[in-house]
Amino acid sequence: MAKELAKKYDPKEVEDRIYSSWIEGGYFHAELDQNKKPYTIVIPPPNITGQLHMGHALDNTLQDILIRYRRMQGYDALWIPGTDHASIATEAKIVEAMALEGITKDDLGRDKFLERAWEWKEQFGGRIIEQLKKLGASCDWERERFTLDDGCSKAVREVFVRLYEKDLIYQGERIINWCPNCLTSISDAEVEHDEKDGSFWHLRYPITGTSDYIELATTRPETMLGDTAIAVNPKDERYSHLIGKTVTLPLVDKEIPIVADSYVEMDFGTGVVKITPAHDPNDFEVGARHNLPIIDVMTDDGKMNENAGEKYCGMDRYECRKAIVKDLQDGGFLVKIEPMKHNVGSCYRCDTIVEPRISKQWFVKMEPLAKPAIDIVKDGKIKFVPERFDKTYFHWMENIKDWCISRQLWWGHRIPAWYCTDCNEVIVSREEPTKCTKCGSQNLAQDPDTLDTWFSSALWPFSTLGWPDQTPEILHYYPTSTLVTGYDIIFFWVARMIFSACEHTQSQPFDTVFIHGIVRDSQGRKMSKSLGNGIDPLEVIDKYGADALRLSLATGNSPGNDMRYMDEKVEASRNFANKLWNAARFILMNLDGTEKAPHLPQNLAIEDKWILSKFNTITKEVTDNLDKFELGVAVQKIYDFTWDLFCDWYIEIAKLRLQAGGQEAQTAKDVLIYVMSNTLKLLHPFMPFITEEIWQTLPHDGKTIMTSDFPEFDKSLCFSEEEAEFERIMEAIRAIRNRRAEMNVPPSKKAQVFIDTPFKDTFESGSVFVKRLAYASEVTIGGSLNVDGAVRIVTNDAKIYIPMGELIDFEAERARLLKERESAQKELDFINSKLSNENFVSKAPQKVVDGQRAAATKLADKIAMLDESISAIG
RNA sequence: GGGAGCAUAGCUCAGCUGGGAGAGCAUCUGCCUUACAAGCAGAGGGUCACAGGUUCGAGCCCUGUUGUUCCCACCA
Repeated sequence: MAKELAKKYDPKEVEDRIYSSWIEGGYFHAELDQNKKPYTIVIPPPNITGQLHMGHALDNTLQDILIRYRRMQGYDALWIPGTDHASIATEAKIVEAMALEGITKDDLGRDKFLERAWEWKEQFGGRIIEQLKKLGASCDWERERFTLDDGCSKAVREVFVRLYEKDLIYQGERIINWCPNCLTSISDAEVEHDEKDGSFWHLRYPITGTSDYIELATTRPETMLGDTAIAVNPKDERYSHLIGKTVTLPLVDKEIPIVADSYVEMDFGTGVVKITPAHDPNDFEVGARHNLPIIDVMTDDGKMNENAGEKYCGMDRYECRKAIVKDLQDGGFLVKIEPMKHNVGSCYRCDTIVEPRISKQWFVKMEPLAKPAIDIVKDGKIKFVPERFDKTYFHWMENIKDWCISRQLWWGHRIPAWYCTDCNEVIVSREEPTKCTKCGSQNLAQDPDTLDTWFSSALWPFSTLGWPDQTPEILHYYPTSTLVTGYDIIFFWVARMIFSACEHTQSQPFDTVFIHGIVRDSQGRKMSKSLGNGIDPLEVIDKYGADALRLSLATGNSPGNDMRYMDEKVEASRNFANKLWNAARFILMNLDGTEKAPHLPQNLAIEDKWILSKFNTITKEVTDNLDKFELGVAVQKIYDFTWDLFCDWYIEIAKLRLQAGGQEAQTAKDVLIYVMSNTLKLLHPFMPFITEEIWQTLPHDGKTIMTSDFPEFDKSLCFSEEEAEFERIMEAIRAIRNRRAEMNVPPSKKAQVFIDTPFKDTFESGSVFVKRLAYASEVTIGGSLNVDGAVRIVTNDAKIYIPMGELIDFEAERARLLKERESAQKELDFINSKLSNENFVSKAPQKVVDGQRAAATKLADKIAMLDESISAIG
């Protein structure tokens, strides 16, 4: 006996053991090989604060499928793993932990804080990596990177300095998005806009020196404390007489001018806008045009500051809003409150409403960088899959604004800029300067800020390969091949990698961006912490196995589209794994342990040729699908082949020869082993664990399925004749089963079967199959049989008689045959109408026309046979 | 205000460059046929959102409509 397998597949028993064996074998490691074509993927680095969620599971399953596929195809396949330092998220986590101990960042100081952060990273930062391993990810762990490691930090400094030297990085006072909870600036991309119910407060400001008022409306009354003007449209005749006059700012009791600016829309609101240059990007610009003072009325944590006046100073911004509204009302300045929906921006990390705020920050000048990044996609050097996402990309790139990159955080890449405290010179340098380049002073202070996390992620495809050094890795593996990510981070990451690569490596960072959607819950809702509807992939793996989860994530969805997670789907995948397992058990049961590695025997029977030919066809199709990133379609084909063709037909039929023994059994075993192990190979990228486990127990060459050759289309395995012949038999079997099922005849009740057919040879050789699979006690083949008093079945190629004695209701039989005849006739008429259409015959492809002609002939034959049967039945 | 996706069986979704609709689950019927009941053999169920158009031929291409989801955008 050969090795035995347990009756049910138990992933828990298998997965960790297999994964360890892969690690021990070093199979994930890419040994740079100049003779092989490289295929490279860089992982979207998960945050060190992260826990594996379904999004990761999907993203990494797809990457693992691609990398395993290419590895088996003989590419020098490298999948670089790593993690992201996630400045805001990590810092928040540390601060939170410190708060429990009653200490703040400032208590600790920068160095001590960073020490603590690194400790945290060492302790917990690797957690998600371990979770990826549970999924089966075949990353080259020897090359694991971290966005804050020495190499990546070097790349970051290099890029910063280069951009600064090219004037593409500058420092400036601008309105930025400020998160009062994270206590840092964030970029435009990090602000999420939501339409919320708000109010439109109509206020009236007294016109100085008169008893008149001017009415305006605002959604944020508390900012009035920082108003330094009101503006009207220069063409607005209602107000033209007021331009140049002043109003008295209520509550503050300060005179501010009425200015004219075309930014103001005449038909919106009252056509009058209060101008708060410190708290609104538009107002800031209006302020700049009119030389208005800028008064920031808030603190870092979203409270009112001393500029807001004694009464409001220290109040939370929303508390202040209420107070202001009340005070305005009391003072007679509130005209009305109108309900209004408007867009509110909130921090994508903590959901706090961001405060637009004037601040001195570092920016990347985007326009010059965007141009080449647009061209490289337009030129087709980078392709989005699916293609439509290039529109998203172009739209963003073409309307891009400068990127605020400085963050008021400590955990991250510190900005390599130093200020001379004597002469205020700014020194940007790769190395820490010892003295001022202008005045020679040694009193230098480094900029306290760090860089946006995405600044380092933007360099990931090349910083992980050793850039800026010209390492062998970067020469061989770069540009990388496929980038796999969700559409939700095209702006954050993909776009920035593209322009960074164009600028710094004069190349695209990757050839293809393979975009997937979001995994939603079973009701189609986004999985989120607040809803508590998240599904933990590790729990799913624990219950159903990693292969089942992977198969579920890869099946039945198409690139770029969202999908729903459903237990039922994973169950179906688990069932498939079990099916595979049992097919293997069956084969092993029939082996004695002396069998050689998979090979094709000499005397192939018709059923062998049929299954080999089918296998060959799907090999080609699957390869094509994978090359086009149609992973779901590919795996569906393997699934169908395995279950429907191999298990339900071929194995059943192979039993005949296996039971007969001798040379025939040997041939059957050889083909079983051959098809099974090659099917496992096709399936391996999708279901790595079970395929490895089974492959190892079957006769095999080599140490692991992981590095075996991916099956290739083989012309010598096209047996179209045999395929067609075998399908005639299958049709007959199906027809008989069908009839029996309709008559509720149990399989145990065997019946004699007579087959009347012009394809005598085929059916003679196939009669054993009919006997076994169609529950026949005996099968008689003839060229012109006529059996009275039998159930009559007509296929395209045969008339079949089954004497069923008293079970037969001849009236019903007749009715059924007539019905069949009618539908066949209808079908034939339809085909004939096409064939008699001059345009169809002349314009449709020959192949299609021929196909229709063949179908017509078959139908005509079938109708003739039906007619005979009907008249015979009386 | 722009842009995109989706609308196919009761449910969840496939359907590649146009050649007469598929899967899983669910439902119904019959089977413990010694690999597998997480299984086997069958069955039912769809005007492919609607209206036009292109074509010999449209679920697929074009136009419009409706519903729905999402992204982008500084109308206070």
